[in-house]
Amino acid sequence: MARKRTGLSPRHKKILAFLESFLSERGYPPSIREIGDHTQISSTSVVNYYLNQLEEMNYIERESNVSRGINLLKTSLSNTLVSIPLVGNIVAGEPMPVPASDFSYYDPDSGIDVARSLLPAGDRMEDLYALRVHGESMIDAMVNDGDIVVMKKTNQARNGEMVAIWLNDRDETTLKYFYLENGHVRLQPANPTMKPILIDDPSIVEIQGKVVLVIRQLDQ
Amino acid sequence: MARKRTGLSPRHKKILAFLESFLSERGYPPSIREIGDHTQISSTSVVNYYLNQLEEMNYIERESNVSRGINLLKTSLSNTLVSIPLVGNIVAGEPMPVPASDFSYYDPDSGIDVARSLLPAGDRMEDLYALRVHGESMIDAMVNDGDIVVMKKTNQARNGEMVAIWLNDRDETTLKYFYLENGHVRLQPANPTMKPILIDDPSIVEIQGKVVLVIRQLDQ
DNA sequence: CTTGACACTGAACATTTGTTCTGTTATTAT
DNA sequence: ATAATAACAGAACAAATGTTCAGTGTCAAG
Repeated sequence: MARKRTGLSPRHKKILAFLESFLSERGYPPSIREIGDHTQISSTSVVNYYLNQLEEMNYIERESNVSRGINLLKTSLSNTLVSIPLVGNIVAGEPMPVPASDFSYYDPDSGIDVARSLLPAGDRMEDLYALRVHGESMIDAMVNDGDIVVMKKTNQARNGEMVAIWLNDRDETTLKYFYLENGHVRLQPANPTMKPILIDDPSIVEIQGKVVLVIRQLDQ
Repeated sequence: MARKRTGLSPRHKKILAFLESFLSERGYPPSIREIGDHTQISSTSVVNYYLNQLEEMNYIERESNVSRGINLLKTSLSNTLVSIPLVGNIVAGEPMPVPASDFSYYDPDSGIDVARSLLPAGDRMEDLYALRVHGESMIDAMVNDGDIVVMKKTNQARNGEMVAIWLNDRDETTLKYFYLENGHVRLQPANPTMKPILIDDPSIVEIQGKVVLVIRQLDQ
């Protein structure tokens, strides 16, 4: 046996390196012949041979009968950025903005870029939006003026999730950990030194969304 | 003239949206016929017609006579991702770890990915490292258990910057806003309801680094 | 030595795919 | 209304490209 069981042969590495550089430069994958030209492999069938091995080893995915149908897995999956629309401010004294179900596709003038690895896996990105915290009224949620909260659109929450809530009786938006306990709602501040809010009637809490990520930039 | 000078027509947007989703799902660009199928354009020449316009408007680049030779430009700009080494925990009761000056390569698995747009512009990425906050002793800095703080390596601070400090007399690491005022150091908690620490002798504060970013992931 | 796996060659072939061309329909300006 | 330009249809064509296959060479194990 000439092929090592452990790791990649020099040709495998050369092909992967070329795939990555070509892709980042041109934005589309190379053809089999282009791969061969740049890795000193003279026959298309040999390139095909190595590509099949790389697919078997899960470095790439291929679509048969599709030209340049190569999907580089290792780098492309981990290096994904998501642009989340920053749709407004969240203030204690007023209802927070929630984007419509179909917010227009191409207006990410004011979007914040977040690595997908920071977000919960398997979430639909279309349901995510970001708000900038305005004022110091959410310090009991350990959220400061200027922080950015990334929200996931939802009307219901499971116990233990941090949610944005509109409290009808106080005319107030707040960020709290949500617990529904035998008919009563307990809203727990993130700051462990502060006491929870207990609400007997669950109907006066309107869940606006679920907090997915908090980002605080210390600029200057 | 039928074509609007301002902005993109619905078909332009539809094509761009399809390009982006196809590319992120499959890892390679769609063919002209695939674009047509998914945008209700029946003729390849019409798709070609729109692609040429999008290239003229600098939304894409095309390589002639190359199948799937489309490079989506707008998204590649936001493609700057930085991996910051997560070197340990920060606990109030013990000194925090500071990576050595020499470029010791870290395990890329234990790094966190951050969009460069979230970081201060022009910073040397080599000076950045991340710590996970352990325990609830930093809630006066609005930082919670489990939060990730991205630090910049430095031994000195300017007024108003949030820094990690080792207090000799208390044997304690703390995160505070730093102010040097005529020979005295004032350490201001991020939480505006809490009082500052005043220190007459600046020599007992050891600045470990400057806080650049705080990230809180609300998993589950 | 023989065998079998792996690595590789070269070419033919079928399909995919971009390009081009002629013509038609819609929209706008004069 | 008329002309001009943009938007679209359909088909034919040529090039790019993936696939397949019959061989050749190499190397290590039996």
